[in-house]
Amino acid sequence: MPELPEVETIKNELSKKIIGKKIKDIEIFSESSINYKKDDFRKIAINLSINKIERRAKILIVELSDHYNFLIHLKLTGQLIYVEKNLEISKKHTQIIFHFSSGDHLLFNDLRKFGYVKLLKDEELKSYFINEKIGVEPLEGIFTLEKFKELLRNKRGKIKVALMDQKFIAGLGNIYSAEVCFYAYVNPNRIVSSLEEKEINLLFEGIKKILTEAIKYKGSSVDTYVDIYGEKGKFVPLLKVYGRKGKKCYRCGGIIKSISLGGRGTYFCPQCQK
DNA sequence: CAATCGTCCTGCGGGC
DNA sequence: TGCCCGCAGGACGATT
Repeated sequence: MPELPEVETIKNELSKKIIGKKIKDIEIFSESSINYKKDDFRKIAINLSINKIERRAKILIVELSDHYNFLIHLKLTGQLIYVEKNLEISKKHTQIIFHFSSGDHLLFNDLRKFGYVKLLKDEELKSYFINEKIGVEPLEGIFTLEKFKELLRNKRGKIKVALMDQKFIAGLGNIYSAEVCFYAYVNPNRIVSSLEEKEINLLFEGIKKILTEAIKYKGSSVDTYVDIYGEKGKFVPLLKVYGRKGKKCYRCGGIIKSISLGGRGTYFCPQCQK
């Protein structure tokens, strides 16, 4: 499941490959993955070219010519796969194929079909982000310790649920929010208002460090995540709690436990996360 | 008002 | 071995 580090990786790699290229044709196999009727989507997007690629939360924004944009969410099993010209296209759960004039291709694969590629005009994109009220970008300068404290003061409920809330902080999902709690020695069940100053400091530090490190390793390949070359991310071996149910805690030797929290599988060490 | 549930979808693992 | 059942999960809307 692509979270901030995975989407950031895709953004970086894709920027090197498709900026300046023109969309020559689009094949659409799943109409539920787009926000128009198949033919209308094609009619609008064909002949547009790629100007720039940005990321906001876990969303990829591909800025096109003519004041259009693709807004892409990979959700759980979405993949963007870049195929160099003259190479064979191997389709696996492929919902959309973008063919560029250069002869290269971009595949949008999605096993569970929760993801989407929406075609939005500039003003629709703008109002989309106003309406969705997406939270602060954790790796940007605006996200300071003071800002984090202020956000926490106004937040109720459990810390891990809060970290996963996209309207609170953008981009943390199930994997990294569990890792951040572990980093800070904080039990994911803890109520936000009960957190002590030093725990808040560690949570803040953990968010910055873990996300930065995960980007360096091109993300975590849990589920079906791969980068645009089909390569797996290399961060999974560096995960401290996620997916380690029943195994020994690297830090204290306790047994990692898995519980359901906010409807999500949540991993933590009951011995050192208090 | 926080917490939980249903929805979308499909592969996979457990049970028998 | 093979079939069936149910679970997982991001985000959103509805309900408790």
